[in-house]
Amino acid sequence: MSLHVFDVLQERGFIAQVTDEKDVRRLLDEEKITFYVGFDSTATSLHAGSLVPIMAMMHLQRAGNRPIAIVGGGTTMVGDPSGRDEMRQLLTEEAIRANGKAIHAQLNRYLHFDEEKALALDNADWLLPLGYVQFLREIGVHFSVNRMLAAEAYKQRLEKGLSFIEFNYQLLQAYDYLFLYKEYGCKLQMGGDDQWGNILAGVDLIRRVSGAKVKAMTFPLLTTASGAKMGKSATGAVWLDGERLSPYDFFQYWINCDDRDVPRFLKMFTFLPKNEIDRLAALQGSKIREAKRILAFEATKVTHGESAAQKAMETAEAAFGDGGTLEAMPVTQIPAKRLASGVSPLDLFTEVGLTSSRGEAKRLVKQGGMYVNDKRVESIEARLDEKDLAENGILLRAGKKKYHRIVVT
RNA sequence: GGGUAGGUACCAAAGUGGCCAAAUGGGGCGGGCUGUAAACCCGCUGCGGAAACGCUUCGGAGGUUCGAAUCCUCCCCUGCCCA
Repeated sequence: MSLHVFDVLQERGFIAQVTDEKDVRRLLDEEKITFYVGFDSTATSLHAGSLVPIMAMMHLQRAGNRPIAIVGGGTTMVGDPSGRDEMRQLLTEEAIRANGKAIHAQLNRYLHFDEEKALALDNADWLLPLGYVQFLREIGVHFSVNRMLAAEAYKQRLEKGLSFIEFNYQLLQAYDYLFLYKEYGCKLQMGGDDQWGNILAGVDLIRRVSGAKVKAMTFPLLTTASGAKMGKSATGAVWLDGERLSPYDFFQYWINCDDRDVPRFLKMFTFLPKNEIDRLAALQGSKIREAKRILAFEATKVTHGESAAQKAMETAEAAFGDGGTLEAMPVTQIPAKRLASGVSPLDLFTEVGLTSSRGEAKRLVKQGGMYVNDKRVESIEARLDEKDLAENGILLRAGKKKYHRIVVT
């Protein structure tokens, strides 16, 4: 007898707010529902923060429900002011479309879209053709400006400025929900807790237009124990796209997380059973590394697949343990003749992305953080040549944790 | 449309003719300690250069000046008050 999905979500910390817990629970008991989550089309890849809704969607789909993954081709045109203290930069329509496509492709790794077990839609399809006046008459009438202004989401923006385009965002998102309710019988919308206001606007709209009582649920907005926004790392965003962030680096992100985040992350970003998580969460001191290794492996497995996760783990162990394979480490090839004439490590580190400029590379050397084949580079005038070519190529390291391998062709 | 306060580096925020590549804080990076953790300590943090030094940057475009983030003109953007 398996646990109720709702309990699973709750127990794993996915639920911040729900319209009515009993109600939602009952709905999930009575039928296999269609629910939706919207994703912004602001980049070509989602990042670790989006894993929260994704994992929740996976749990629900596994329980037989049908997810709709909306990509915000229409809403991104407008820009959501919620939780931002200034206006987003507006992207071009083509860029937004392309981002949406990339995101859908990415979601395909997590959700089963075959046989319409999940739907991938772009709200540009129904939002863009809307006629302004008609929209105002049909949808706009149902919105009270007074109420919108009173909403928490706008408070901050009311002080710093809010343009009309952004003020409309909520109407569009509400309309999405209405549209999906009518077209697909969608009865639950989920999203980050900062979306609560927008989501409820949809719930209200549907009630006013059709009398139906649909549901809403939000996920907590994760911040790491050190206060940073989830999904950011040293080198930037923790992309889910292996091209933008290698599985190895993705793995490292989890391994390097704060101790205090481990139990929470295990619950949300892995499918490990509760009792296993409890065991790992109980570990103390340096034993926590064990929990982190499992967290990193499982999380990487979900996003990049088991074999990539395995490789990432082996690479990590090789890099931080003693010797071994270095396969999954990022690799760059350089022609042999370049090496023959001598290469400055400054250039190499920068080309490979370990440092962002020669200046930064120099700084790294001066501060003793640049290593080639595990030997500290002492001088910014050092050159590399064939003699530095080891069995596995040339191993570059910046600081303690960032590696890159050079192979010669 | 009128009045007024502003737009400075990743963010916040000083600077109001040379000593400014630009204080300070946050963030980030490196080193130390450690457990690839936290906390803490030290250092670094525009680009090029071994260095000297050069180059690009303070909303945008012009101008004044030996010299401008700082002064002037025009423009763009934002807040607040009034309409």
